[in-house]
Amino acid sequence: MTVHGGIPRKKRDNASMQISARVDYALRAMTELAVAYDEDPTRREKTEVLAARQDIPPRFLESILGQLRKAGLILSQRGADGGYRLAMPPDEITVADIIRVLDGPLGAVRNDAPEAVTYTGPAEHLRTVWVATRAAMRSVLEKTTLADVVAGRTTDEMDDLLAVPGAWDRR
Amino acid sequence: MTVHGGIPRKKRDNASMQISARVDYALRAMTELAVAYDEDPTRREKTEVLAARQDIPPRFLESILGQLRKAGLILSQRGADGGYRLAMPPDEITVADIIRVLDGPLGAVRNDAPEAVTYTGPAEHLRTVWVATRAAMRSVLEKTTLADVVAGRTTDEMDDLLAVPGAWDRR
DNA sequence: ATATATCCCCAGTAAGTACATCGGGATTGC
DNA sequence: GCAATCCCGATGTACTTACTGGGGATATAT
Repeated sequence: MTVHGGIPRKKRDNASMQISARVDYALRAMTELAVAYDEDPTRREKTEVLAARQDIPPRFLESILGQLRKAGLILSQRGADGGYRLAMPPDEITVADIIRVLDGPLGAVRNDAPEAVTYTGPAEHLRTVWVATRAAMRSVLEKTTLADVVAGRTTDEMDDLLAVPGAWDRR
Repeated sequence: MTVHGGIPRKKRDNASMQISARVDYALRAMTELAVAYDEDPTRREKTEVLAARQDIPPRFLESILGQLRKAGLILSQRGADGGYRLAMPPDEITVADIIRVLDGPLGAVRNDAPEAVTYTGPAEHLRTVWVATRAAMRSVLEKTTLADVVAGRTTDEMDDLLAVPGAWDRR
């Protein structure tokens, strides 16, 4: 029997707005590429190096980088001294862009777009709630670029949200 | 061979902020109970009736209502002429309350609370992004009550979000 | 007391998803 | 040619989702 996983995976505690491992890994690798881009826009980083720096399973990261490349967010070079680099400056790539490449569109209700589901009777206005929730997420994720993340910059809107009492507490 | 599903389920198009069938069904049933409560706070509705009105698989709804009851959001009565009713007025139950009963806390990164994950190097500030995103969702879901949903009322904050160009478009 | 209606609990199941891993092929640089 | 690196599709395992099912507990009506 081949032992595949190694450490048994933690049991999932469901939640709406689930950030998957794929997205998390992608963002982390992209911040590394953003730093490299700032030093020299032509510099390339290898999968192996990115994986080591951010502690990501290398083969898994490889397939994630492939998706980002197909989506046009990064460029690749094969062969000795190959690697990846951003396809555009870090201030032109938003967190939402990256999420959408890996997990598809932000926000879904029973696997459909919120504005597409139809509700009947007193449930009718649920649709508005979902659309507003999606808009709220977008107001953060579409306004934050890779450049903002590496610099630790926040928008005024984010500052307001983070200043709400309990914003940093689990609930 | 027992045919279990009937209609084959649609293939999932991944997304962050996934509203599950459980949550969707729960909300729909709760809006029905909210209307009943407004007419007469002691009135009870049966699973079968709720299921029929909102087109929800009855046995599945039964287990959802069980969770809502254990969480204290609704009250039940067994026997002939039994059924469910809200445990409190509709303006004291928020959409977030209901989501949390069924899907756990809003927002998770790789199955952990956003504020709990630690990032290294240039990825450090990702945590702030996730916390702000969660706060943004809360600003809608914790402020919208069942009473608001059945009345079709929106907060000023929601109006602003919904007024953003493209808010109703898929992206 | 009995019949009937309803909730209650726990087990099971088919399909799909998440998170990887593997083997080998295609490019590039020396 | 040879080594390094990306590229691509297949495979694997554990887990989750969205249900279904059987039978027990409780309430009401007669």
